[in-house]
Amino acid sequence: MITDRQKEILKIIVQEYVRLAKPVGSNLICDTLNCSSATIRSEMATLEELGLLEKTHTSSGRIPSEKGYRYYVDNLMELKKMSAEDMLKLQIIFRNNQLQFNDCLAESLKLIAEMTNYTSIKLGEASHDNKLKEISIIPLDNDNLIVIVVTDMGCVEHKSISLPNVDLEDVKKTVNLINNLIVGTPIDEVSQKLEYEIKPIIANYVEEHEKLYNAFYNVFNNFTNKNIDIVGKGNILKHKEFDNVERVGQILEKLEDDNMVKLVDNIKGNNNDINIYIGKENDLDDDMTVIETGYKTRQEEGKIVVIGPKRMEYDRVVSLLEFIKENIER
Amino acid sequence: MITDRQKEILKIIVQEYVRLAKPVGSNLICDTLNCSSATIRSEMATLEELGLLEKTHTSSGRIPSEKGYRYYVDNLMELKKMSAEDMLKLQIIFRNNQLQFNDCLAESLKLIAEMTNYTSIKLGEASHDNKLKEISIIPLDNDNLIVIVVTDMGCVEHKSISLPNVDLEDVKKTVNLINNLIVGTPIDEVSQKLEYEIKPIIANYVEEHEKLYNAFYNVFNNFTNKNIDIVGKGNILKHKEFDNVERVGQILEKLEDDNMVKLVDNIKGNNNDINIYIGKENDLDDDMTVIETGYKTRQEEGKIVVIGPKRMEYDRVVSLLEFIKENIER
DNA sequence: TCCTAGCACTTATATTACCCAAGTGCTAAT
DNA sequence: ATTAGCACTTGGGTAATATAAGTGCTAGGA
Repeated sequence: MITDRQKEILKIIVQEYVRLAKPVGSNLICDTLNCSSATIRSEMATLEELGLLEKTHTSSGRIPSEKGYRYYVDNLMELKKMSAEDMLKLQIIFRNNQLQFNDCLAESLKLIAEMTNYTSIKLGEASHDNKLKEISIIPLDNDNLIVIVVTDMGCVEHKSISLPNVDLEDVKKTVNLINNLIVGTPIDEVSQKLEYEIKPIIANYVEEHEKLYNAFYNVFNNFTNKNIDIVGKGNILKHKEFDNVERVGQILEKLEDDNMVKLVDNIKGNNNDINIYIGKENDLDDDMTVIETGYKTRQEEGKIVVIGPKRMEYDRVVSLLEFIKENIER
Repeated sequence: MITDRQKEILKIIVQEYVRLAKPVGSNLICDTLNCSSATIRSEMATLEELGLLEKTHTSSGRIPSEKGYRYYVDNLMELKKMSAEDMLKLQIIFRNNQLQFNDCLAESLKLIAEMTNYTSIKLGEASHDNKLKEISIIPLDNDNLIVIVVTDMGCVEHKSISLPNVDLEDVKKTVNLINNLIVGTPIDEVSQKLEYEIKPIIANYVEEHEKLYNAFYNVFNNFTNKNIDIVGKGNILKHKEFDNVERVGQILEKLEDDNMVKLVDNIKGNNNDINIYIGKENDLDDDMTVIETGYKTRQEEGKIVVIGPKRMEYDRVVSLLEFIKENIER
């Protein structure tokens, strides 16, 4: 269907267009392929008929179509190993034993954004493996106290709550109850147990048990909250295709936290793979590409995402993500 | 030196320029002031000589100079009360008792950014009034444990630390030591006490006391860390003066977290006032204005900042900040 | 049948000339 | 002191033109 030479041409066009952001003309290619520009032109015409290439105007060079990028990513892209520079910088992060897992990830994101001029994102939540380890309270004064909840994987949440007219002894009893009855419960089942096992008991002897229950409920609930971290939003400005302020504004708005939580959450790829969504394939923007992969550690699980223009260094980003994913999961 | 009519003219020019972002011509003013455009023109010429007005080109209308804005802010601006809409939205936040102080502030920042299309920033740290209330540990497994530190004002910090080859009993002893000896110490003096009162003692009986000491030191240190929250970075794009992508990129870069921490930290205004830094008066950018005020609550203290183009709704921003400052400090 | 040289053709981009609207400064008269 | 009148300046828009880049197509050669 598509000849080897055509593949070669498509590959060159993608690579050159990614590099220079200008439509690629036949002249540029014929040098590399040892044939005349006319030959290339007729091949390009065929590739255009196949829907793999596009023109920006009748007499312009070619740029890859969405389908063209897709074909490139699926069939032509070679995952060259990372450049020594990329590798080195990342290794510095992961070999720094001072850093906790979470900081490693945050630093990696920053680095990706900085090195590639794309936007990198992490959407994470406490891993479902987390089980309730211990709950403790620290009274501040008569009315206020701090509730601290810890899971066996070391996730911590705390909340300051105000319980006027509640006897501290009652609170302590409740805490003991929780520590006796539901420690060891997977963190996402705690809310239920709290309602069906704890609430009925405290309702008997605590005056303001509703308040107390709610306070605890909220703290536990925090564990299931997703937290998002977006780095390098402003990087879109650095790409030639986004040369007008209005367009940049549109995209920047789409990159707002709330919107991205939904969007990233909705990506249904294979968590073990690196998934690529080019242009219309993603729900972000037709001119952008979203590259995503899942990660899972003992503490936390979630997704790492890199967002850039369709004209993206696909191979480089995939290598980077692979490296990070591997290193995080250890 | 400057006549009442000139003041009036300057005022109108600032207001109209803020509103429409176009140089203000004499015609627009003579209606309001009941005199001919020629009169206004000669007055404008005088104001220009005084350095309060500028032209964008020989035959353009006038725009305020930096000095002009300064004069306006110092002498002409009237603090009209907030619009009903602004007021209402803010009150909803502050009357929501569900929200902790910190969330209130965060929500207010969002609201300011959204309502004004400027960028709002909070730089905060635990208030110096915080005193160490309690430290506790929760062992996860043989080598790992969580350290939790709480202050009397309810600030909490925690850290997961890894202490292989350290006897849990030794850790507990150290914790008791801290709870006995330095509870009640202002949080920014804890590090010292830890070094001079605790370290020498544990050095005697804990094998790996260096590791242990460092772990605790780090947790305490977190309290003095400044945390920054920047909302609405992308809002600069919405102002007509920033119509080219490169310029926007420059400013966006200056608004990066690290840079802003330094910049905001360096502002030396009167914390009880609202301080305005126009153009060259600030270290951010000659085309921008920085409006800042301090806040202090029991838990936390810091600065709130609004950043926008020099052509800014000064009166509105000042009213907003005043309102927020007042409401936060209760 | 595939390849290529040659050429007419298309489009984007840059340059120039030109006009108009907005607004100024200056002068002379009130 | 104020104002009407007018010449003058500038930016922005539009049309005309030239240039560069690159295409598609045709016809001839391997």
